[in-house]
Amino acid sequence: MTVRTRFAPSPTGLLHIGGVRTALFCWLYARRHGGVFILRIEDTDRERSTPEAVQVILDGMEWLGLHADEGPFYQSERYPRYREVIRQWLAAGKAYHCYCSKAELEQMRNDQLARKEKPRYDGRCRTRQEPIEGVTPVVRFKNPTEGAVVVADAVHGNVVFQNTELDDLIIERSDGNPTYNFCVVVDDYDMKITHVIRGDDHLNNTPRQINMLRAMGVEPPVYAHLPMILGPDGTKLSKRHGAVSVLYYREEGYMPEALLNYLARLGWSHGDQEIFTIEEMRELFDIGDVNKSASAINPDKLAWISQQQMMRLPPARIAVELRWQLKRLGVDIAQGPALEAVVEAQRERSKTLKEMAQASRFFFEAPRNYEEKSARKHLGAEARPLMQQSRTALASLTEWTAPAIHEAIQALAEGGGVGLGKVAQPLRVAVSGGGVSPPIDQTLAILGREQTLARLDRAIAYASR
RNA sequence: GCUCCCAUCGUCUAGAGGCCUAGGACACAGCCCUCUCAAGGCUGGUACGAGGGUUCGAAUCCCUCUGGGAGCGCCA
Repeated sequence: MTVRTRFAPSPTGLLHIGGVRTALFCWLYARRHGGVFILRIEDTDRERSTPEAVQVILDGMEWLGLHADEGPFYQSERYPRYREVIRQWLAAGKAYHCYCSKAELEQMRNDQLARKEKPRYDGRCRTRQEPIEGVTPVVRFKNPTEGAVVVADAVHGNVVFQNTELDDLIIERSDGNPTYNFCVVVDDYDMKITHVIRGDDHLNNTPRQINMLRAMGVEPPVYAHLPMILGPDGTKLSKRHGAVSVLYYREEGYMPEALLNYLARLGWSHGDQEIFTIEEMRELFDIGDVNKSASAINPDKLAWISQQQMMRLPPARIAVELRWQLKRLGVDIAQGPALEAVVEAQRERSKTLKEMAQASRFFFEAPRNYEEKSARKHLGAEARPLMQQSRTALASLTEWTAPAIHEAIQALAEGGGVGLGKVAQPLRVAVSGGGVSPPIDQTLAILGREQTLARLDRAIAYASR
């Protein structure tokens, strides 16, 4: 049987980290088993669902590379199908009209709470024969009143719920719209979902869904309820933490590969391995290796994984995102060096692409001014002679390559009886404006002779003030 | 309140009765390497929530407690 998983976000908020992790596991599981990954937009809440939120989901999934094999399907387009099922259930006595008023329901609830009971509908309309004049009823599902439902969960094992704990849930509102739990059941049934992988906040909904699935005449799929993801402080994810759009992570300079790698390691592990390529995850992921407890996001570790990923990914791949970042900074890269070369030079000293872009500006535009501390330390009058020697040596190099540049600088240092730093640091400040850059030979090689000499001249002038 | 879930370093985790005086990773500290910043290498500290069982033996199995979380909507 072909594995079929689905990611079913509701477009009422942002697609955040938690949603992405769920999507990732669904996608990974389908990929691992040669199955089908389906995207379904759960937009039955017409008040709160927005086209913008749908777009954020679509854009986010696209950026992450989590492509759906089927869909996106929209629940809002499936209303005729939901009505059909409700008609059938009504006719078959599996569902019934309920005429209870909100006040009546409220009263029932308060009474139960007062008796320290779990609030639930008592099924009083189950036996009603006549409609009530002037009241538009809702439709409720007739949940079994005895026995137990066993959720066979791939991460939690068997979880047992007594039917007496459940009640007859509303499946069609008085305005005629179907409700969430019901739509999920019809969709999972119609879409032949074999594995429902979702957050464990849905574990409590599962027995009702199983009961409805059985009313449709099928046995439930395999469930896998994933542990929650918490904020860095261990509390529920909120806007304060990472409950922002995934695209925020793009802005912050993370590669999709890094974010996915980090998220995969939240609740899942494969021995001691920390760094995974997408391909490795696809080969190694298994739902049985997912753990049960919630985990807190750790920004430091995300940053570390980001750097590790950048050190391994093909430069051309990284260049795509670096280009995007530089553009955001307003840097014109038309005249500068190849981005791949910049990536190779910067990758191991950047945690994010945002940092890399900042640190790489000087490759494309000459520094407007020198960082004060560095200038004071390395561009003083005493540095002038060596800078001038450097200029002469560099100008006369026959070939402009990192090894040749290195050799020239080394010779200068030895000739002057000083350390390499005495030669390199003034050069670094001259070309980059600050005291930090990739190795000086590599930096100058990438920058090119013309730019190097021009910037060096300016620095010599500065040191001569 | 009721039902359900969860519980190993600060954090992410390994661990499916003896291999555990509990391993790895992030972060932190020190050292090495070194033209800066990094990367890399080495070293160090810190954890099985508590109490009862079961067993020759428990981080691992059972029970209770404690702590955290979720659900209980004409929200999803």
